[in-house]
Amino acid sequence: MGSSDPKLSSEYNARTSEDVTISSAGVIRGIEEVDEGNGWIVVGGEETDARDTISSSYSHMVESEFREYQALGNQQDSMTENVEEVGQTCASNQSSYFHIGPVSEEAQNNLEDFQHHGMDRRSLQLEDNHYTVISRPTQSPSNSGGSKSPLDIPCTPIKGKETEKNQPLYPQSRNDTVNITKPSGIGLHLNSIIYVLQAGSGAIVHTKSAQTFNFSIQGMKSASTINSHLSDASKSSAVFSPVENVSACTDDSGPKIHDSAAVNSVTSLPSVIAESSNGPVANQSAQGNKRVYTNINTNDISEELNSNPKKKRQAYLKRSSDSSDGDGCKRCHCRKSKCLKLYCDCFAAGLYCAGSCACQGCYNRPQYEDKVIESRKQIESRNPLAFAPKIVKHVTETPASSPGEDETLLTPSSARHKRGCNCKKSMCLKKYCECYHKSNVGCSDGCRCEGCKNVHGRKGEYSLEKDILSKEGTSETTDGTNGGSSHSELTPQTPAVQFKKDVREGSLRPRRCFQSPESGVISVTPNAMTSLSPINLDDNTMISEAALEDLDVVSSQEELFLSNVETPGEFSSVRHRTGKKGIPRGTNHYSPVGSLSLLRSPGTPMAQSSASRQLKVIDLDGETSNTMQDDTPDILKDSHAPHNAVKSSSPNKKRVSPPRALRHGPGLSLNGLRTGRKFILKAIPSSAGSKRGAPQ
DNA sequence: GAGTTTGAAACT
DNA sequence: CAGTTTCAAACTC
Repeated sequence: MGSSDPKLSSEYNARTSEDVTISSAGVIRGIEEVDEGNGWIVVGGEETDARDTISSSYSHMVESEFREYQALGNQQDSMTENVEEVGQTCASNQSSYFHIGPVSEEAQNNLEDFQHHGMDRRSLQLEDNHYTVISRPTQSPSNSGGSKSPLDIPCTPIKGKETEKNQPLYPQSRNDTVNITKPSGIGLHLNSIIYVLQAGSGAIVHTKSAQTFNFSIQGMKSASTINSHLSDASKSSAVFSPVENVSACTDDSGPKIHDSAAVNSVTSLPSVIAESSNGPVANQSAQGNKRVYTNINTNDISEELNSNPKKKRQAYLKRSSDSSDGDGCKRCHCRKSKCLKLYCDCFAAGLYCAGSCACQGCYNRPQYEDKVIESRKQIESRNPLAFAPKIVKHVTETPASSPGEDETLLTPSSARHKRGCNCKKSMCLKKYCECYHKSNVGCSDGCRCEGCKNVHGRKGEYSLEKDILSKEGTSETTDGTNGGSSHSELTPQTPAVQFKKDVREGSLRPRRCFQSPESGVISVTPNAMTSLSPINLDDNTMISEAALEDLDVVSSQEELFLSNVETPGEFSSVRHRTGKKGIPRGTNHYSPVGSLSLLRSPGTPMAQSSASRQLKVIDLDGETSNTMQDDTPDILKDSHAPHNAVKSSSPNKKRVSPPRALRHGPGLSLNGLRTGRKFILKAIPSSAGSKRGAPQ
């Protein structure tokens, strides 16, 4: 079974309409996992258990389940677990949570019949294998349950607004194809795909609505290259590369980049729905859409737990052994915060809560989008970087090493928590520690921990390391080419877990790599964008200035990424600033992707309180272009230097993207950056030193 | 299983 | 901005 047998994996069919939407503009929607090994694609991302239940039997089982599901009625709550899962799959969303399995012979026949009834047929190509995704117009609620198609799943639409919003973002044309590099072995989580897309092609993943994942592949001119690179580099990467229509999503009739809410909101939506659902089951029940999970969070359960401490405890114990799902998604158990505070891991990670969460009274749901936005807005008003990646990571690798790269090449010792921990009693040895266990990084000078024994690196050691790196990097910085470059990477906390997991499981390489303008391979996680800042595109000076104002110095690649991502009218790359700190105001830091906000931040309190340092903007042509103040914390500066393009293992050197290309604004091609001069922001410690202040 | 500890986040 | 409270997770018994 699975694509290990090409015959078996030759063709897949989707179980329902709207399983996967692949527009001519290269938009893929709904794919959660692609499992070459088992030969299935999970659309929308049911969790592992459901996958286990469903994936192996493919169409036959799907069909039988469907029949049974139909027989039972999709509004019943007492279905068998398998059926429930299928029901969840259906009820949760019209557009996601569908599984695609290899077509059985019987199903294939039915499929052919079904196609004669007006179904679209789309193609997903997993390299040499060909997968067929069946798609047809969105079902209406009235007919969703009565279809006679074996592939038809009774999907109850989400009510009202949600229903409307779940409509496909993109026109669905026929015969659109998308190449999906075959992942190896274990399925690839959506998050991983998202990252690849985002990093590799400037793709934006955003939530159109409650349960819709949209892959908007932009800047596709580079996508094929990226894909190729990734594919070659690692067979475990999943990269979408449209065979045709590689144009960016600029077609008026085509993809709309943003969720309207995201566009209209200062605060972005969660970037990923950890697991879609229709929200509190109480609502779903009323609609006959109740999703049943073994550990589902419901209002009912919440109330019960609230009133019954024992059950509450049991829930906790249950979660203790199940604190994250198989995909690395957080499973929160919030009781009072309604999952709208940073206490909530899901919320903090820019995720909607999942059905696997055990939260109570959860509002971190797509249908409570407004609340989510409002809450995020509020939190960001306190701390603009609240949703920024917490981990700043140095990754040592060479472009050539990419193919065989695995997680071991990551250097946790050089990754640091952006704000640091504040452990007093745990000595950074327990999971309380933000650095040690929650982020698996060492402590740094930014930490205020006491008695640090972080095995990944103790507080105080990092600065020494930086010094060493700085010296080593000095001679390397100006040549712009090197084989031993390291890359900076911003890693969001939660997604990072997933990412590592993917890597560990061979489904994804440790980072998203794509062609560097300077011939290197760069590594940028999509969430790097979170703390990346739109660059003033007007002149070099402003770029440098902007970079200096950022907590995270933007690499050229990152800027390229931004430039690819950004589309005029979507979110401005130009800030309006008020105040000395350059605090973003107005509507400039929009993001369609939750935490992937292009928010320019004035910096964390740590940054703000840090001692000023002078930076020299060094033109690699040999000139020192500018000198200015920098109040960026060392740790942040260090880790964001793109070490490949301009080899700079020195923590004090910052690459500023070639302004020439940037001057051309959004949509510039890769080529636009190739000839750009390289600028280095060289940190010159002030006489007062660079001791940071407390981040909080 | 219940209670305690911990530290981040939120609040004042 | 510092101190306090709240919160959820981690931990212990």
